[in-house]
Amino acid sequence: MSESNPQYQPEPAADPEAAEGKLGEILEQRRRKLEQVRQEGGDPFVNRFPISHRIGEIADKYGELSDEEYEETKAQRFVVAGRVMAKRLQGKVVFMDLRDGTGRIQLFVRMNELGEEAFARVKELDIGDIVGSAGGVFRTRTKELSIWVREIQLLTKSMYPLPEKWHGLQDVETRYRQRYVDLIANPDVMGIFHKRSRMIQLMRRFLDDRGFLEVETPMMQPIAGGAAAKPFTTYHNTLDMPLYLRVAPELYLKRLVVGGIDRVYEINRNFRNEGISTQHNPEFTMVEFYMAYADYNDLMALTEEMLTGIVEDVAGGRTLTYGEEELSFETPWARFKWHDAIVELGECPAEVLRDAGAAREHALKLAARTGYPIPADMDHVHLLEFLFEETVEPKLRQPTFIYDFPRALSPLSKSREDDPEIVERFELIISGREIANAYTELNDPDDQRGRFEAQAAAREAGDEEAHEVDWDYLRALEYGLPPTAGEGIGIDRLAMLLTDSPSIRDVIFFPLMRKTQD
RNA sequence: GGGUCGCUAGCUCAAUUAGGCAGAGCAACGGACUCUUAAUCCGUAGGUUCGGGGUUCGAUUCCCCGGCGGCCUACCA
Repeated sequence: MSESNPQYQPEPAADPEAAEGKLGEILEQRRRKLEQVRQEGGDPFVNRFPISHRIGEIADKYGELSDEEYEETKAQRFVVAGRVMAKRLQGKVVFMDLRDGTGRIQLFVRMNELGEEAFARVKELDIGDIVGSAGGVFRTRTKELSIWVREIQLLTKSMYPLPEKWHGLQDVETRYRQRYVDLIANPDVMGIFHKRSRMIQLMRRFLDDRGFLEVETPMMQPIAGGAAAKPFTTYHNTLDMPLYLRVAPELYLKRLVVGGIDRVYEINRNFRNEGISTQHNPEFTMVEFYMAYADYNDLMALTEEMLTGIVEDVAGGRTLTYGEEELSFETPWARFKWHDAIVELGECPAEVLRDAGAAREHALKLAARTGYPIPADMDHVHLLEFLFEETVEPKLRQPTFIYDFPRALSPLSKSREDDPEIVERFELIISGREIANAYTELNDPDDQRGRFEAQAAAREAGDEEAHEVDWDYLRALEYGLPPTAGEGIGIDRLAMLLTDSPSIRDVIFFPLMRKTQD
């Protein structure tokens, strides 16, 4: 543990001296039991306990047997281990619920089976203790699948009381700060993270099956490129060099495409030094993939295929319930050109597209309602962007592709062949949120240099989120980036939709929290 | 960052309307019980009411300052 921050004093672990009242009393009792185990020659923290089955396996393989078959399995030896979640004392019989990472099973412990001494030790076990047990598989009179316990042993003494069994752990702060308790006490939380892992597994499989190579690129970068965002800064002492935590892996992945890895992807964290909300965590997970000889139309089709597959697998159909909404992933998804959407969906007057003055007038009218300040020097494109975000985005509930963006909003995207002011880019919006962003990659080094220079000028003018010029990336483009399309999908936000979670913090094990001061 | 709401036993929640001895369930502890499953029954114990200050005879309750958190909002994905 670091001693560098005297203000930060984590609570001492299970120290009965430090805790008062009921908690201190419970901690003392647990300490006493631990000492008693040692005095009887036992080990309250054993090193190894070889199991024969995980608990879920027993339910799968032996859950549906006939009475005759249970006569056999009751005589056999199954060895399981897990955490005691409930204890029901019944005189000379004890029932306990044992849970491991795969499921829950009941232990049926009889004094006649174990003898008085061993049975007394079982009664001393606490809810929360990790135990190992051997015995037969059978069903009780009430037909509960159970282990007929012939041997039972404490493996790890739990020193802290668990939350209440029926309501679980409700306090959101404790749930985020002590996720391990949340996972023990709230089975639904376990389910959310299983779904998240499943979703990522399916993405990997989808991309692997299509010949994409999974890679890892730098998280610490001398230039933070690939997205418009404020980076975290850090420093390398030996090289005497400032570094940025990456805001996106984009420029490195495209360098790999130049190098010949013409289908490539990375699933990993990005870091953006911005606000925290139900939609934003400072570190978040993206899958970013690049496919040479494809354009943004190909990626729209690919995205539909990948996400419907995931939704079908994880949700069991093409429909998701998210809060009050029913989201249908039935293909094809709605598609609107960015400019058209402002008029057709946003119900802005058509002249805002052609006339900056009209756009300003309409933007000011909307801004008056929301109190958003429209700077006097805001140009036409950014006025339209404001109108889009204000009038269109909130209306897009069902999966929708918005495509053909203005070039000025897309410094790394390629222009359409028939219109240099429009780039081949799309965003996937679901439930009013941007889930994916993709484009045909700008591979003309001269064009890219021009865009970088425009960004550099914006940076000079004070835009902290504008790109720095990445000269090596320009050189890579000069070697030749084949025609390529690339896409990034926000994993956390997708996980929110798939698990019906209202906050991004519900799908991230350890969301960033302010440190506590005692 | 701004606004707003919240913080009571290890956990889940009462009591705050209008200031008057802070309660219950689970968990814990002692006892009964050889098929229970939110086991049941009898009994015991457990509180810096987030911290500090103020008003008051008296503050969990009212006021101020601070801490942490939720939600809304802003920057963004």
